[in-house]
Amino acid sequence: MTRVLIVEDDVAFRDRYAAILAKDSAFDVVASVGTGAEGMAMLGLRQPDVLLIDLGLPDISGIEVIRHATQVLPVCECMVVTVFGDEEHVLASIEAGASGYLLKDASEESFLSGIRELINGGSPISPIIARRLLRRFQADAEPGAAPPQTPAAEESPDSDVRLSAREREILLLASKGFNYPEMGKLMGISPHTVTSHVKKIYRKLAVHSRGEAVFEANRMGLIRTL
Amino acid sequence: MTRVLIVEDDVAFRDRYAAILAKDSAFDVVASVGTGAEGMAMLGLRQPDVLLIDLGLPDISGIEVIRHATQVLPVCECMVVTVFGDEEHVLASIEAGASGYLLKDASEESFLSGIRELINGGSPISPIIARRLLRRFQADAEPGAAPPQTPAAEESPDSDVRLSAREREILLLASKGFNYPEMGKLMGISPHTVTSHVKKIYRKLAVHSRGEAVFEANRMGLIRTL
DNA sequence: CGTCGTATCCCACAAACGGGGGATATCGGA
DNA sequence: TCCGATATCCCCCGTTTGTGGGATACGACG
Repeated sequence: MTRVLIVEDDVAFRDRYAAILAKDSAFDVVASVGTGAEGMAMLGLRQPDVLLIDLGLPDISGIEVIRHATQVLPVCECMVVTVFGDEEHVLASIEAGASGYLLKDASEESFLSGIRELINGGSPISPIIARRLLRRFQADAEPGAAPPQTPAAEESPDSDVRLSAREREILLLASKGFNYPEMGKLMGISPHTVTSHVKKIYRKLAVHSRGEAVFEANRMGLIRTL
Repeated sequence: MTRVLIVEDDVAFRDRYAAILAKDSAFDVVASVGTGAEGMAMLGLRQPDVLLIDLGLPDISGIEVIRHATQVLPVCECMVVTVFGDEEHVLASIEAGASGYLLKDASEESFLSGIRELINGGSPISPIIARRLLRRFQADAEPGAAPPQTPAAEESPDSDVRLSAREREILLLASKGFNYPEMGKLMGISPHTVTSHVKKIYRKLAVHSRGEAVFEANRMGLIRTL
């Protein structure tokens, strides 16, 4: 019987996890709490085999809980279940000792199979998360000349994403709320052409919507906020 | 139509992959060869979107093929399908440019869904492989202290626009490309409620689309780029 | 006590978007 | 000179968005 501790501030999600786990008699939810402090207390008291941890807790970061767990209860496997898919959160969690990283929109099946993988020594990770990890890994390994820990901070378009002038132009217009016909008129081209450019932009940025495109472009420094 | 190149010396496996892919009309196996040399030749000739590559080839290592592929055909996603799950092979493959890494005992479904994930920008990785990667990450991260945490730069929204916590939350999800149903699920509320919030956000920011909203929110410092 | 702001839920529908094809033309570098 | 990248144009189709309504509940604040 695998003992599971749930640390998640959203009661609905907490209950959902518990309900899913209840369907499998192999799991036993030994505690289900909503704060990091309670979670750390339960780690010692209930000694779970698996820790389901949300990152956005009200009191302290889930990262801290993970770090604490790996120290006081090394046998416990930490599975992050969160809405944050960005590199920062992923890396911080893993460095803190997390062994699994699922997004909250995971299906019930992938959720259960994920936990089973975890206790079997695997690391279930959403493919989109995995891609970010791999990129980071490649970035660390590739540049032989690059120092291992350059705190150069900004100015690094994390990948070699290069947009053409036309593409940047369209991205900027999109960020200002223009639709296809409007952009076409402004640029003197067909709206169809605009869609073509947008499609290519999406592929280059690996996104699937305007909001995401603008966000990523901003993050990568491809467009200026002016 | 996704063009797939198979490089695998075992004829049985080669045929199995081809058979599986044939079941989905979205895939087109443009070539299926048994040596690294042939594989590299086919990369240029057939220009596949996906490279299914075995590591244990008779002539050269699959690693070399991957390295070659990422250089001469960067748009091609490399998926390693092998029996080798050890750290050395995994790391070498990823550093060479692989984006996916499945073990040969993967089921037909996970095989297909893996390739789909791959072309959609994800990185399907067997959980057991992922675990090895994570361990490596943790090993790399341990030596240094814990630098990357809480930048804690407090910005003031230059204008008087104030969003509620709920609204910021939604804006952040929108900036990551989630749609209404997804956001609703993640937040445990109805998609209708999400649209209500979005409408108010738009009014507050005086915008009329996601791209514009993300752009403005970014400019105003309402959401962090992380 | 009333009212405002926030959060929640629901309906309906035109417009826009996202993604899948495919086609032609130009231009610069290999 | 041929090929790749860019830019241009077009079609189709299902999904999503944006926006107009309207409704309930609850805490805050004057």
